[in-house]
Amino acid sequence: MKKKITLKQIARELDVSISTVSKSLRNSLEISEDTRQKVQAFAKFYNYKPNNIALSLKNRKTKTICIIIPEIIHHFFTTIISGVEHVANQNGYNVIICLSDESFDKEVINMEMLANGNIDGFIMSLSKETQQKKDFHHITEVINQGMPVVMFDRVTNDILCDKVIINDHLAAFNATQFFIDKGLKKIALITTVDYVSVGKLRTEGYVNALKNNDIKVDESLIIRIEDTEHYEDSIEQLLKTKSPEAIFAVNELFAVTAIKVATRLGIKIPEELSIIGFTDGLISKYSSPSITTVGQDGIKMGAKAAKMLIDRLEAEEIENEEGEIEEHYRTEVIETELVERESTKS
Amino acid sequence: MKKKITLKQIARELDVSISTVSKSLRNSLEISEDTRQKVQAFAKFYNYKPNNIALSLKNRKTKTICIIIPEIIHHFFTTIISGVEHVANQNGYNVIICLSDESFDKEVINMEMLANGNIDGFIMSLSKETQQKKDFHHITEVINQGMPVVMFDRVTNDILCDKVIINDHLAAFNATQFFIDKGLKKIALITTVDYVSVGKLRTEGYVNALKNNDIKVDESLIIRIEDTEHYEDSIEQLLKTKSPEAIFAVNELFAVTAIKVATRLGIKIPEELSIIGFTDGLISKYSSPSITTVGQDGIKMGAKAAKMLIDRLEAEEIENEEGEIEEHYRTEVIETELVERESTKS
DNA sequence: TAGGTTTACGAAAACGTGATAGTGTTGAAA
DNA sequence: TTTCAACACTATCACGTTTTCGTAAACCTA
Repeated sequence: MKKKITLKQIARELDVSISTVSKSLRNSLEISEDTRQKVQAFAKFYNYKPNNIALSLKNRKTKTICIIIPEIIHHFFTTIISGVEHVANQNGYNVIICLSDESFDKEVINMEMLANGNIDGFIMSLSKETQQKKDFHHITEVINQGMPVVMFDRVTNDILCDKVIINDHLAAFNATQFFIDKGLKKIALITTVDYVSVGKLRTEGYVNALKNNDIKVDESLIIRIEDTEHYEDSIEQLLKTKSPEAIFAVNELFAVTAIKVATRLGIKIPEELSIIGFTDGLISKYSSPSITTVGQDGIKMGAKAAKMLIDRLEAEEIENEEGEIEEHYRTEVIETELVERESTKS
Repeated sequence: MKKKITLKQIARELDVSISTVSKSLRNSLEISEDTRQKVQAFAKFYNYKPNNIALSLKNRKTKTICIIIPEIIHHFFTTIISGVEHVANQNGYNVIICLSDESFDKEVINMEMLANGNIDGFIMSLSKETQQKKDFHHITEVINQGMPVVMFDRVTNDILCDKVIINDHLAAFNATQFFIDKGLKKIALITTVDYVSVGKLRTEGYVNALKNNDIKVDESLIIRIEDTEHYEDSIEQLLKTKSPEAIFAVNELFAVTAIKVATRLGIKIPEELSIIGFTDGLISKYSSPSITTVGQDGIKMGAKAAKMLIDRLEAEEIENEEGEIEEHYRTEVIETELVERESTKS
């Protein structure tokens, strides 16, 4: 067991000063060729690597960013992580992952904890509870301390910062319009309760598409699902009593559950019932029939978010010297596209 | 924008020394009630929180662990993360996530990077490439530096450290036996190439179960899939030419693909063909028909791995003082269970 | 040879914290 | 009055770096 070696140890061993060692290793011209070689050889032999913590303390930056997501058992969020991680690594940053478990408290604890020096910035998607409470003090506080935050997917207008979103409204509008273009009019919606920002927006898109085509919005065709609810029954009820021609589901799970229930009831997909989901995950792809879905490119979204954060971090260094900080926040919109599969007629 | 306040700033503001501030905040008896209150009030007002980086440097530990996984778009690994994260947080540890993308180089870079002070220990599952190369020098090196490593799932005997695994051999044996008990004899296997440790073990379990029941192992019933391969055709070929009664697939994707192909060929599941997969992920659950599968509890596994790592980290503190370090490594085996669903006859 | 310039290195500060070891003042006991 | 302890606080060091500044010695120039 040989512990990591430090500058001090090298200095003592070679009987020079710490500064000399440090300078030698960074190829400073102040040091003679001779000494430099000697030090470098010694350092290499003992596999010297500078201690990152000491560097972080000195430079006041950690080259680490934190991504806070509500849940990890969710294909969309894993693709986000993948995108973030890739861009971060390319730029020499590490990624700390925090799961809020949709809990406000955990979100707060995580942020307060890490804001004390551990990281340089946050990328986050709000937990359901936070969206419900509309309490964002922990985020404002972090931003006020001068730490950049980039929000994605589940964002809020109450916070000023960089954001990466998809146009949920438009995507839902287009999906609904897709049905209408195929001559389907009795279109059901399976959505979340309204405090989930994306659910709300998608619902609005659905409603507007109908209105735009002079189709009356029938509230009995809309199911709003609370989180923990067992929703199979509600869907069964809908299919039995209303026999819709099409279903737009605001996420993958709702869509695949609709398919399961419909199959059980002997309803033929897509002949008698067309289904479109949201988020292009593994379930949509491997379900039988596979599910037509609004694809939101999580990798691209995560990559974009990471890029925005890192850009701001690197920009800060320059601006700090000028004293004036540019506070112009941007909101990037990631394109969605309808991935057509077996659950809709072609 | 108010930056974080430091001990030094508080000291200057209140016209006392840094030591006094530090001691006041930690409720030292050396400081008079009066000063203590004053300092604490001031600190609270300015929301003082100690800088974690400075603490890490001083205490030579970061309260952060790193988990290296080959891929994150994989339900099993996300459950692992979930389990690790939970236990880590409970014990006041943060989790850094690194993705090796199945690449040896990325695994090495990540480890070398973080081993320089950023973290206290590793939890990892080997990348395919590392398993193929059998080059583990980066891991040995880290361990030699005195940093604990816990391996899970994809492990190797070439490294001495704590490990958490499932009994892949037994699980595969039992799954195969399950078919045999139902009277099925023509059992196909869809597996990976042999260098993937778990694939190899699962293959052995299958083979041994057959042998144990005096069923001849028919190599033409076994498909070994290379990573990037487009394997739908191989499966179709198998189903057409061999018409097996049952298929044991060593992962979820192979299983669901088998179902897709079989359905396309008009083969009835489970009447004409039974299928068992491995890993109880979302696909198995939401596939139609849903897939009977060997459930490996990732959350439990991750939690166990985290516990082992943290135990060792906390133990080190004590042992370090005694000078003698206990090097007795353990290997924990997590139980698997067969989750019966629609793809097998009951 | 006095004066100035390189050359090659070392000392010290700083990042923020906590622990250890002082230090000066007060009050009480001898 | 001396001495010693208690009190309340301060100084300093260490963690591992980098960087700024300082400074001897060697060399060069007039």
